[in-house]
Amino acid sequence: MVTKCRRSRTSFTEEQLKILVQAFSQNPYPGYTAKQRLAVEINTEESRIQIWFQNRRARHGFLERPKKNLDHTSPKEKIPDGRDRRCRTSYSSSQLQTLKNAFTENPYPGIDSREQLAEKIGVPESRVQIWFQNRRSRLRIQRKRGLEEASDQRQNQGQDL
DNA sequence: CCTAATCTAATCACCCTCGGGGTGATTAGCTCATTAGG
Repeated sequence: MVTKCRRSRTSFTEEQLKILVQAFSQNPYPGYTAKQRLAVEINTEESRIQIWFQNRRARHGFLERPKKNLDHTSPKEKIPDGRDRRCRTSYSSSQLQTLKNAFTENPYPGIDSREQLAEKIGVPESRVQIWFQNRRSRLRIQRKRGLEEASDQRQNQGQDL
């Protein structure tokens, strides 16, 4: 078996889907505790719930208004959940070192590598995935900023002369 | 095919500590992102 790139597709049962769809119609932006509750209820991981809601919002656009025109109830019902987030993960310096080393070797680890890494540093795989996303993103920004500064310097030099 | 998984870019939230950088978490993606597995 070669190292796998993607997580294998999870297939939800009709029963699970029914519960998810129901929850989505009530609130397309569930907070962390709501997602966790759902995960327990349908016996899956919270990260799968998160992905499912992301995809559903993208596809269906949550514009399906089940209520026609008489939902002038409470204006703060559809707030995209300001407060209820997952607790920030804090990495120890040795955990960070492990992550950084892995990143240098491969900034796009597949599911197998991520899971290995996750077990090694004792953190959920989903957190490892997020860490790599953020690191890639910030490295790109950093690199772009570096280029801009270099060209700014060139421009300044030109003006000075 | 259908849709879960993945990606980038932008933004929010919180920390540390007094002004703004650092970084984990969340979101959108527009003729509604792309890729790919069952």
